[in-house]
Amino acid sequence: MGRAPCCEKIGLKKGRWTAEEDDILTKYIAANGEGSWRSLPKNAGLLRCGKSCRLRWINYLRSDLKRGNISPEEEETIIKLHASLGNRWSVIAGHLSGRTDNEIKNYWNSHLSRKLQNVDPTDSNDKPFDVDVGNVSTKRKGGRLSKPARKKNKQEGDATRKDDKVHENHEKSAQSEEGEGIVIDSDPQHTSNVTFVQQRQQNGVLGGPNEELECDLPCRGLTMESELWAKLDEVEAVEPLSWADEGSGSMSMSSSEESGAHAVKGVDGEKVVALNGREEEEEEQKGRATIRNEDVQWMDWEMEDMDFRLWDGVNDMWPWTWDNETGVVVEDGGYQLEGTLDNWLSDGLI
DNA sequence: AAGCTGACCAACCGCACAAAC
DNA sequence: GGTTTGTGCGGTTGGTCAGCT
Repeated sequence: MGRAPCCEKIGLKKGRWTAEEDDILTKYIAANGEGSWRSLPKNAGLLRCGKSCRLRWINYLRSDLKRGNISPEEEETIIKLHASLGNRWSVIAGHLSGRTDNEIKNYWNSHLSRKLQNVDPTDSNDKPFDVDVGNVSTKRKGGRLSKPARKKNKQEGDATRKDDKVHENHEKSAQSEEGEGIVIDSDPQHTSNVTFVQQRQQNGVLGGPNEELECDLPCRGLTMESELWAKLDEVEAVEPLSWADEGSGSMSMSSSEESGAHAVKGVDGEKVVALNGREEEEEEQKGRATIRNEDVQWMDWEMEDMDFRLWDGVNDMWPWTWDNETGVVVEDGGYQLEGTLDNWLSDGLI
């Protein structure tokens, strides 16, 4: 059975909201509160769909919204959260005060995804944020450059620019948007996850929901998840794997209880690797990585569990910081733990 | 100056899910 | 248990703006 339309669409207005409509909606909600979106347009006297009213209120009219450019700090947070959570914009927005999912989604699609795409991790000479990398054969015919590209043009000295006022405004705009908060690190030693993703793509095994890890480009501070992916990669080197259910796009992993084996499973239950305790010890003696149960348990592709573990009880927006030398530094209220991911997991603090 | 083009972003659309009936 | 309703989410669209030729 199909869902009924959210409202009777005939005769309803679409497109941009006028100031008058905004005023009506704002006053109505101030008097009657949020909710009952389906009946709201009729009661308020708006020729709009209820969903449209809800969207307008949530994204633009709420008093607690923060307008203006995304700060460098916010941008860095978005990148980190997206690396862990994927396109779960509402969850990401929940950790950015005053920002909406729509705003973050738009910002990601128009700014960040392109920025990250244009960083070639294998080329340390590549300039981050350089637009049109890889399109050298296609001569640009027109159109507005992205803000980073305009900044770059400015830095290279555009003697032909005629309008100094516009030029100055663009410089200000670019500076305010980019600031110094986000550091794109072109150092190859910090690009293991990128390499890993590329390898997985080449091997045709990128089928899990963390294809979004592609965006986990060499920003300083790899996520825990990418670290775990790297561990998986090492295990694959020990025993080549193929994910159990590539086609579904919903491959998951779980630990096996049988015989104390440590296993990775696909959604259809097919075991793709299993190491019992002895094998694990042997592999570790050979200096090879293995996956332990606690590691596997922690890998929750649905991310719900991860959300709780990361955020529950932690008021700070991002509960840890990374140190490239020592590993992860965790700060969570009463304790501080320094050490590697292994320490963190085995100490059971997550 | 005009047309073309890409960037940006507000808004729409369809789907999923939970609650109510 | 099946259906309806309300709400939220993420993907996509299309209008507007501004730089380029």
